[in-house]
Amino acid sequence: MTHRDPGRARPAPTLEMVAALAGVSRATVSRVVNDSPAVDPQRARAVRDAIAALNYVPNRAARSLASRRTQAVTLVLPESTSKVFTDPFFASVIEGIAGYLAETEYTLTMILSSESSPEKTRRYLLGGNVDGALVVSHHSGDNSWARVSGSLPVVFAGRPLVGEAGSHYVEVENEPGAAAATDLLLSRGRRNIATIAGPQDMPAGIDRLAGWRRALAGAGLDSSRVEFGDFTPASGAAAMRRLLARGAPIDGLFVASAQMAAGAYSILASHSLRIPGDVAVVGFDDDEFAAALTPALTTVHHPVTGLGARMAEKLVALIEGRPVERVTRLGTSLVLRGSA
Amino acid sequence: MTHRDPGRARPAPTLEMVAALAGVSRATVSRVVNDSPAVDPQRARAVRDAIAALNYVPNRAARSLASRRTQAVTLVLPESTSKVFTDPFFASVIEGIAGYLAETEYTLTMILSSESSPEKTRRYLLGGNVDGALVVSHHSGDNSWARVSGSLPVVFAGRPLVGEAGSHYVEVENEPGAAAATDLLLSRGRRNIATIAGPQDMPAGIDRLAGWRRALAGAGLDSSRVEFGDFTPASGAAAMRRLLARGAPIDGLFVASAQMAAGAYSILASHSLRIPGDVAVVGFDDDEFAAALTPALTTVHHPVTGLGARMAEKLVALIEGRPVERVTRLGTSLVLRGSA
DNA sequence: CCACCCCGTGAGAGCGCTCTCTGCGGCAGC
DNA sequence: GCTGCCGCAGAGAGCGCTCTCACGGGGTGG
Repeated sequence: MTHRDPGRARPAPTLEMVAALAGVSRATVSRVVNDSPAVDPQRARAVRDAIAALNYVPNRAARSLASRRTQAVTLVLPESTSKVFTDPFFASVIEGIAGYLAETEYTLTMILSSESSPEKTRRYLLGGNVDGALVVSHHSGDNSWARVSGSLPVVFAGRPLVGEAGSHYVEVENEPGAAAATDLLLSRGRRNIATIAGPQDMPAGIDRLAGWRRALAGAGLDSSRVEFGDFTPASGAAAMRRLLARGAPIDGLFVASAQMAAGAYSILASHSLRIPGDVAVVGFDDDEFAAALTPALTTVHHPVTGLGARMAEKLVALIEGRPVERVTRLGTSLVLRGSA
Repeated sequence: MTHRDPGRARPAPTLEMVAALAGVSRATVSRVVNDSPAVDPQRARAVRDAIAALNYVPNRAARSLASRRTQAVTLVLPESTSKVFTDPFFASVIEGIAGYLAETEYTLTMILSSESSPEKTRRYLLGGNVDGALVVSHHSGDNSWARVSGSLPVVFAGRPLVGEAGSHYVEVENEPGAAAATDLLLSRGRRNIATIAGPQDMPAGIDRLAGWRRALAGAGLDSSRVEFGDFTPASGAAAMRRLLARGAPIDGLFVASAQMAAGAYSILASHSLRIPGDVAVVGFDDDEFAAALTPALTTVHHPVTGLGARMAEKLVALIEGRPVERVTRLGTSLVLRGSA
């Protein structure tokens, strides 16, 4: 505001300056700022006035240095970056996380465990940069987490498949959701029900397939019509193609993701199969893809944003030493639209 | 590793400890860590060995406190959170940013300017929490940036519409891209070319419409077939419906986003109009939507991830006082697929 | 052969905050 | 009336790092 690089931030007011203005000691101002134990109400007011007058904002670095806490949590995103980001699922989870944290004093940082080597990620996490981590790494495989989660609060999105016994996580009830979807198909009178399942190295893939199987078993029906995809539209199309190539009749289809359903749609269309007339389709994920399809996809809705929010909530509780349930499960619901 | 909360990070090694082990002073270790001015090579080696032996990682907070820099930049995301996240555009931009920053010493934090009040955002930015900000706020309207960008390096995604004279930004060449798309339609012999344009309060909406207009004007054709959407599939469908309701013939269509094209597709289908037979369609954005449509969308590809990366690059340069061009423009290319 | 540099190094003063510990009143208890 | 507390405030010691400054020693020039 005066000298300094023109336009560069003026020297920020410090605790010291607030203390001087309010006529108290630094310690007292600190107490007020952290609204800790009783401070004389009158002095507290004076301090608050001074803070307002100076437009004081505590310096995060100094606070963190002194308190040995960072007030920051990080979101660790998986190896396969590009896929991650274009998946609406991740986007919504992030939204939920950011939304929850915005209400707290915590700051959200993001790291991609791909770009940085695994080791770099580990160093970042253990290097005192953050108070906790949120992991949205879908795939199992990497067990680098075992070493980290012992030393730092970590919350996973989805049930971790490997090791990680005792780890905290939030998951969607994939299996019941998939079963409900399949039951819907059954209630529509479909009996030749196929599924396009997700990758079998992640819970969402495994559990949704299991739900489909259970529903079919319950009805005493054949559950051999399975093809797998990786949740992308292209893989959904390929799986659909394989399903049709089998030659067995199909009048109902449960697809483990809306994106794969989009792929399946185009193949069904090219085979002149009508939805839902010839094949009734139910998907999973209630995202843009689901709504944009024609006919709009009847699908299993799950609270993705909520998942992110609950993860963040759990992590903060963990960091602050509050009691937390180790596992949180989020229910699903069926959204009826045109495809089944 | 010893006492302390079981499993909690052992007391991290400090500069001091490294110095002791290497038999040099703190200052020297600091020099090595920051690979600054000549340090005796032999000592440097000793220091590096000590660092490795102790698995030392500099404490970010302490460094930031002492150097008055935070080594962190923040990504400010717009008000309308949910829309932001499900838009593949944002996802890719973020990916680009995170990818670039992963190669640097900078950390990425995210704040949602919605959840937090504008004032809270401002305080965060000016409160010495970050060295710079990246703004991906699409819409114009909010001029809160004028106050911030004077005091903190800020880089915008896309040309800011309001005030902000002299602000730094990275943008895609929307206008030429749109013109090229329209030219393609012309080269296919189409003459009754309509467009579904984006919101006219953001550059992407404005410029893409302008490009379409210019191409049509160049060919001496009518450019009255315009309807607007907000880049979402639903709005694309609505716009398409309005376009058809006009009754004027349409044999070519330029859609300002792939998502809107998805919406338009479904309406064209329900009117039994074939793509590209009856109506040739060219979109903008080469995302999942574009590829998943049937027929796959011929579209204008633009380097979205690159946009993010360049923004981050520019911001870091700005922060470090290196010379930067104020504006970076990224070219587009046409991706020929089935729809035109 | 001496003055002068310059390079590499260490000492030490902070950066802004937290937190323990001490101190000082005033009130209850004996 | 004296001791013992308790409640609230201030002093002061760091947290781990950066950075300025001064210093020592070897090389160069006069």
